[in-house]
Amino acid sequence: MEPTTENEAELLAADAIGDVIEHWGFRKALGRTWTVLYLDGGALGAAELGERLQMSAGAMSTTLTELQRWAVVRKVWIPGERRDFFEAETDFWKMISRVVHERERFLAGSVRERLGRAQAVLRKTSTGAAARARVERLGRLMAFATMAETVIESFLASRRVDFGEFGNLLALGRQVTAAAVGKARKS
Amino acid sequence: MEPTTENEAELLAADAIGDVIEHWGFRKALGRTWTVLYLDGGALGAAELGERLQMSAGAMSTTLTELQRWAVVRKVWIPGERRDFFEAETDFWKMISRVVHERERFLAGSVRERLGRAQAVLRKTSTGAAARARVERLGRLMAFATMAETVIESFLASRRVDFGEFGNLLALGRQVTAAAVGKARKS
DNA sequence: TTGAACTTTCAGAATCTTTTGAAAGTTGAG
DNA sequence: CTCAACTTTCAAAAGATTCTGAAAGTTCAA
Repeated sequence: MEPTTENEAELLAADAIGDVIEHWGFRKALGRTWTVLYLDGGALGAAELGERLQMSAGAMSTTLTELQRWAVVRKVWIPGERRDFFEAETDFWKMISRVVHERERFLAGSVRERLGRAQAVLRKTSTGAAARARVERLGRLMAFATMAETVIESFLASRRVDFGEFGNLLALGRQVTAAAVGKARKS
Repeated sequence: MEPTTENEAELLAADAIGDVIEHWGFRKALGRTWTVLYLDGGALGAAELGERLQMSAGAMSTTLTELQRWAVVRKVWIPGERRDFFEAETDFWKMISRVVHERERFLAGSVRERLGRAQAVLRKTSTGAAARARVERLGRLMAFATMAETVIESFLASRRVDFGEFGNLLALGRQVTAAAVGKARKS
């Protein structure tokens, strides 16, 4: 069935983006809500969003809170209005870098520490060639994690990359390269 | 509580990688299983994996099937042995590119088509400045999707990038840039 | 301070995902 | 062919996650 009204078209787009967002590990509702706000261009209230997207007030509330935590939607003050209004962040780069940054923090923090702990134990308790090889493979895994972190870091550091301007990609390429080579020299 | 035995250390590492993998939208079991195989270095049978990871035979079977679908683990034939053995793919680049590729296919296929359909409807049914602005925002969203696809494609095209050799990152940077600029000229 | 308008919270319902355990299926040696 | 060894499949259980609807909380105008 083809969408025929303006609202159905909006939902079609919202659901498409919702699926992308879900594919990357978030709730579909986040993508749907952001899309409606983005396409509208202006600021909308929670009730109106809930009606357009067929979501309950409760779901709307948690969704909007989470979107704000990701700095992907912000609350705007409309003078004379009692209720809260929300509008979409339109800077794609800001949104992506926020998400990538969050995931990198996770990698950097907990994971490397745990791998390191595992390696330390293996080093102590193990004897023989097989055990040594195991320690060394774990080391390679950690080296890869470090490498990935470096790539992500430089990606984030190139904060001025604007996906709308192709020219700047050049800068990204250079920065990633420079950072990675620099780090390699140190170790 | 600190791990003290070799096996506890193995589980510590496996759980860490399991969490990373879960963070990127897969089942934890996939990451845990791959890690045990990777650290072991050799080929292991399903029963042994299940025992080390405390997983049932059924879970082991589906997990190994899925890991093979992602080409991240492969079955190996051991002459004289009745049961199947499995070993880990150790090429990180192969694994990552496979996953990125899969996600790109999703973006390229369904999503752009749906956004386009929504835009077509909006174009027809809408009149007035606000409606025109909405169509144009949807256009910007689609342009971004195309851009993202291009970046991912060039990333994938630079198949020789080896995360273990920093030097090759230079090639990645160049290729991404070249591909993006080329595509921009065409449109 | 009160009441209306709105938002947040949260227990329970609904839904989706993953695991288990056992039955059914497959394979190869003898 | 038959049995034993192994693997896959699948229904039901367990476990997570997300949503609803209503109660509680907040805020502001009067």
